[in-house]
Amino acid sequence: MKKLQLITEAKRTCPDVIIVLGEELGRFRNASKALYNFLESFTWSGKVEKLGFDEVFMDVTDIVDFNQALLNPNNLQQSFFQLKKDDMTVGFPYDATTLAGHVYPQPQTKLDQDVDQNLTIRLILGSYLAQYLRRNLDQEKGYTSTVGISTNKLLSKLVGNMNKPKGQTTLLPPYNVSDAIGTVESNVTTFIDSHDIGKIPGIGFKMAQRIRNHVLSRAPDYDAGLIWGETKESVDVRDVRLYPSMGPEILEQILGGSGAERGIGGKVWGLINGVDDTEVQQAKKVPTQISIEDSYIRLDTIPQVLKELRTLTTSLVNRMHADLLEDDDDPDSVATKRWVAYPKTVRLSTRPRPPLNADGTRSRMFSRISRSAPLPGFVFNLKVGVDATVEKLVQEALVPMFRRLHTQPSGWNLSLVNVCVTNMVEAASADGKGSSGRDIGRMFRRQEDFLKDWKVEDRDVPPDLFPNVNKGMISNRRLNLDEETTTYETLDAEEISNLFENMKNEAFANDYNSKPKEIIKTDPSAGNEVYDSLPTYVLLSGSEDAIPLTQTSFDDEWMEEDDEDEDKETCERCGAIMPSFAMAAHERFHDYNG
DNA sequence: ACGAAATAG
DNA sequence: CGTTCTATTTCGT
Repeated sequence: MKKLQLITEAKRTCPDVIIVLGEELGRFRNASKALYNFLESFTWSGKVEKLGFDEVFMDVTDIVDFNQALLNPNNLQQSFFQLKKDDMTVGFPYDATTLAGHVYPQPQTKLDQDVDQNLTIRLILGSYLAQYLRRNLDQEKGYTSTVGISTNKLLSKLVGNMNKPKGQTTLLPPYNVSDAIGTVESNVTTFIDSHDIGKIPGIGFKMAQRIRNHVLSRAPDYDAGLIWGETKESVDVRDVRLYPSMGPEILEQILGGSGAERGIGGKVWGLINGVDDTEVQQAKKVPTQISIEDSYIRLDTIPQVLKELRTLTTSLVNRMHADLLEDDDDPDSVATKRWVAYPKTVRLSTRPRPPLNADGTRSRMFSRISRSAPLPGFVFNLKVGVDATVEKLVQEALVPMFRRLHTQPSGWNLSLVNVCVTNMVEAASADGKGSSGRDIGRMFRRQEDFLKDWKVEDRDVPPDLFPNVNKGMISNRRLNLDEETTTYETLDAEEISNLFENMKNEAFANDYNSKPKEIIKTDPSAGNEVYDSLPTYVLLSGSEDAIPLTQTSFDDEWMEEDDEDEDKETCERCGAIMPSFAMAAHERFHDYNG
């Protein structure tokens, strides 16, 4: 039985198979996260990149560096692998003269060409670390695993395929022909040459076809003389690499053009030579998007679409709760949740079924079409139920987007619908790793506090104040909001930057229709805005940074308009005083936050 | 910012 | 349901 096999076909090959419709991916996600966190805990750099649910790249360069320096050349057999830089007791003993697990190529090849001893010992260290992690994973979590050990993501992934399902493989030197003496060939070349061109990570279906066409469908003499393989369709990396005048330029011709990645020729030439400079990405706290989709045999009426939109959106909101909501660590409050990140955009995609051709066939068209819009802030309000939130989201955001996608009331038939939230803005850092994030984050977490001390107003910000603002003027000050009296503390540039980021994120979360924004410290007892003791931060939607205004900037003429005390209104719900034009936004704020 | 395409598991 | 559902990256406008 195969992946994505038709059910009818599966039942034919395996009549007793029990098919369970639907899926429950939540437990897989949890297991995936646990695996990821487990491996991350061993890294020093945090460079752990997830690829799907069950694959991970780890960059252990720093750990290998450290342990290589630790080696005693006179007693390599009794080495100790140190897992923590600052604790020499944590680790395991190993024999640094041998390598753990499988190797490529097989040991019949003579290894004793004195090639690149440095790389050899580093790969040995990597192989023992891999072995340790795999055993640990098996013991602690009961997962068996397969690992590839090499010097970049491309090679380690490919060499990891060699001893499935529970073996590890190290790609041995020499890696560069120039490193070898005499006629020794690079193991990288030998290894990668044998792969089908479409099996190389980064070369997908489209590029593989283009390359195959180029290599196969040349002049007849090449076509006839297919010296390489049994089948004419099979093109491996060697065929491509050795094709006459093949190089980055030719590949650029074949693969380049509109829409293609910049420098794709050079990149692919690198790949087929085993070169991959891409970094292992750092661990990410939150996903960059969350989406739910379903495919349909027939979906061609508005009521059906509405029903499906509700179903998909319900799943999506539940996923947002599962993946973006975290237990509040505030000891004062009980069992509250807080958002770790706020998506700012919602996107609706459909895949219309292409119309039938004249001959009755249907052209293969997988292309999706999509529309996106700002995600309304009410989805973050946890006081109303999921159903109400879903209905509001469907009516106010998704239906309008659907109308933009499909302007005709009928005549379409959708084979797929996808609802996605994206454009994540991370909230204030959860636990106090930094000093600044904690205080500010805690303060903002309480809405009462927010309402009491701050308000966010729509207000036109004169453009001539943006240039020449000197961040440094306030960069050594911070509001200490936990104190009875306002104090200042010394802050470095990074802390100030974090402070702005946190404030900006929270402001956006509380009022999504934010354009230019001001956060103003107020004196609740007096009901007046207090301008003389605190700096003011102008938050500019869409700009990179919050721009702090200095006190001196504040005294400029544009603020004085406010002091002219024209039409001011008092909010009936909280008593805040503000200009009339700001009341609409303020009421939205209450609507969203209660 | 928005929308499409390619890639991968 | 002419492979499903999900996620990331890159490009053009």
